[in-house]
Amino acid sequence: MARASDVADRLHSVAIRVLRHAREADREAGIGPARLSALSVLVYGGPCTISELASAEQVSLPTMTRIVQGLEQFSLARRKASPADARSSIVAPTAKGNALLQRARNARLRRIEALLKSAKTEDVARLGDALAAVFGV
Amino acid sequence: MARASDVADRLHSVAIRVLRHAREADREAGIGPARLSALSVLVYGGPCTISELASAEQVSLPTMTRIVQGLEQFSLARRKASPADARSSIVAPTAKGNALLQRARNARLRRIEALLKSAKTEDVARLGDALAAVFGV
DNA sequence: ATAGTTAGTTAGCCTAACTAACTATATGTC
DNA sequence: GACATATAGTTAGTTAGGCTAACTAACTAT
Repeated sequence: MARASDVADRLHSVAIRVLRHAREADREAGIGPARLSALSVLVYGGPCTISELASAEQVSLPTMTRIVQGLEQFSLARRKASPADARSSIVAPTAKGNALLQRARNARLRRIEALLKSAKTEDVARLGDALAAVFGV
Repeated sequence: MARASDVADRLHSVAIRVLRHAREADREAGIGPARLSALSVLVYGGPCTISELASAEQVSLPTMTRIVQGLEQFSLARRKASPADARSSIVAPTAKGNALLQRARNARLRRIEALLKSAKTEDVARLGDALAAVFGV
């Protein structure tokens, strides 16, 4: 029976391998990783403030200000005034931002799927079950 | 039976979650992510040239030149002339670099282990087995 | 010898992270 | 109502880390 520390180790190297492979697909997105990741929070989590974005992405407020400015520059997100608080603004993805994110995400998933191609189907299925059991995804 | 595309999706979000959590530990390392990652190649893969490092890390040659300069600055790695090729130099970790990397790696693994704490022991074990079966780790 | 390739560096540009210091708005207390 | 304080966000400046282009030095093949 594998110890938790062994599993942590395996999970660590697999996570590195998987994301490194997936990230290769991001080059075609025409947008940097920080912007892409923030956009994904907007698309899947819905519109939110700069502060909320910053804490979701674990970066400082000024950093998120710039990331959002970058997204606005390329019309991938827009801001509107918050009805509740004049200091805040609400950031939301545009249709273009939504589309870009979907494309980027699919490209990533195709990459990861390719990594699984060489493994036995039932091992992959077991991995899926185990991930669901442990992480609830 | 889970389809490969579902498993890819789960693997994607788990990998993001795991590495985001692990990365929090890196702040205490006192060294940036690119340097830390290059150092780990040196420690686990053994001494190698700038070019080999660059291709292992999937960055350009000039980028790796700078990363190695950073490592040298903090005495985490040293270079010596290649005996075979006067154009090349061999980069190797110092004792300090080795120690720093071990500490950083252990801190990461402890973080990931903490993520597994809330899951059932047998589910974690199954995850370990599945990772081994699919990725050979 | 010389033409071409390879290893690495330098220069210059961008993104993305930080802290410190600022503005503007909210809020709580007297 | 006025003042102190907290909060949301921006601006300024630094550093790390990514790129391409252009270069030098050294190796290789003809």
